[in-house]
Amino acid sequence: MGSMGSSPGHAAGGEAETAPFDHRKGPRRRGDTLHNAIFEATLEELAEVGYAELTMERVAARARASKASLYRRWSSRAELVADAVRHVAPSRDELPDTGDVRTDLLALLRYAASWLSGPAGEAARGLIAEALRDPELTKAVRARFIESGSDFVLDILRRGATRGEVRPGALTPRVAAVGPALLRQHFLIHGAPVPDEVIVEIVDDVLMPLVRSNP
Amino acid sequence: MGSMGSSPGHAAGGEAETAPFDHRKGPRRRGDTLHNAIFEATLEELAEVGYAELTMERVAARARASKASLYRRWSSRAELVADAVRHVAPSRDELPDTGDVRTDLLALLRYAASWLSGPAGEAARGLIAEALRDPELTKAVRARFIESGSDFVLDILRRGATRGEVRPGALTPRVAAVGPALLRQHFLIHGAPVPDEVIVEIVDDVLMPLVRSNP
DNA sequence: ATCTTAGAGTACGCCGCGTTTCCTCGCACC
DNA sequence: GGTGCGAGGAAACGCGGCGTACTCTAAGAT
Repeated sequence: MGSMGSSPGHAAGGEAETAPFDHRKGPRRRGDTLHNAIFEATLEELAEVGYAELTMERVAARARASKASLYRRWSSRAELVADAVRHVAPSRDELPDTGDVRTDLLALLRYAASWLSGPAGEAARGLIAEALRDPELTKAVRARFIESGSDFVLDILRRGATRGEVRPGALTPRVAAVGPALLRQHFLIHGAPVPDEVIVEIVDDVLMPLVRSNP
Repeated sequence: MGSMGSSPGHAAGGEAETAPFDHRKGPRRRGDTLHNAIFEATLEELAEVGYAELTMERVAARARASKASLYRRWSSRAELVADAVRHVAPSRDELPDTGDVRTDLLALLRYAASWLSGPAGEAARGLIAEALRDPELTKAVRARFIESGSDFVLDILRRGATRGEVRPGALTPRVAAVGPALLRQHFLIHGAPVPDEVIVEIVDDVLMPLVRSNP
């Protein structure tokens, strides 16, 4: 089977002091274990050097995996990052229903802002620039970064409408998208963290006047 | 002095169909002429292959300039693009004062949308991802892509306020930024062109309810 | 125990980067 | 009208990341 090739000189006996640990000999990870290790490395790279400097080589090296293992799972940097970010996706369970639209909106936007301040934010900035070239990636980015936000706003507004706080005409996807869009816009242009005053302004100067039912 | 090197074969008499034309011998452009030729090539590349695929090598080749000439003027792709886009900056003179806030807003957003559909839009998508790494670039991007829009909205709102159409509380930079932000957001996520229904929705479902004085 | 799969490590060719070298043109100055 | 010099054009360089291929081997399945 195949030519023997030159033997790679299996490091006879010598201790590999600089060698970062050879997983050919050591415990070799597979399946989900490896998957998660790569995700972790990806998120660390995102946080440390940002999306622009993140390379497949760096991620592979940090995860002590081979590039081939990465390409077996993801065909591009963008897909890897989009997938890795799912692991830090915000869970909507953490957001309470306080019975007050303004309080709910503030809590939601503050939560989203803190999420953007992590690796997910770095990912978002880079992915937005690349997503439109690939329909699959477009879908993934929209689902992970865009839609969840306005869905949740719509829930808040609906609850507010049943209490009479919110005018019925404001229960549209377009209106629900305003808050998250303004927050994202600020993050994209000014970076993280988003100052709390900005969030309060978005809620008090834009969202509340927009959705409040007339006195 | 120096080795003669192999003569590049100065295409004796024959037409240089594939030969890119040797500007060492031909008319050699300088200063502004060359500057503009590079800008033109940059904008064409933006329109054809987009920001992600735009490389210094491609621009240099298309402009029939040397990479050295490019790097003598701009230290990075981002700076070149940001500078080139200034040449297609929208002029606010084209926007009339119709005496009606809704009409003015529609005209402004439609104009901005058409601008985003050109090379400037491609540039915006890429630059936003890179701008924050460089303070100079950040300033340039904000000035060229962000601030001009809301400045103009504020003018429209001010005129509307003097007519009583617009409630005074809406005359804030934050409110003025909403329209352009929503438009940009849609463009970044869904690409060009922005359907006219989206613009109408932004104006009728968000901006007008937000700024209209109470009846 | 054997077979199969999947991962680690390495090397390869390609391309864009950003720089440098060498030559040549165009311009200003005399 | 010659001449010097600064700017431009082409080409080559080393570097690094890409994406792939190949070898060897550990881990799991049968």
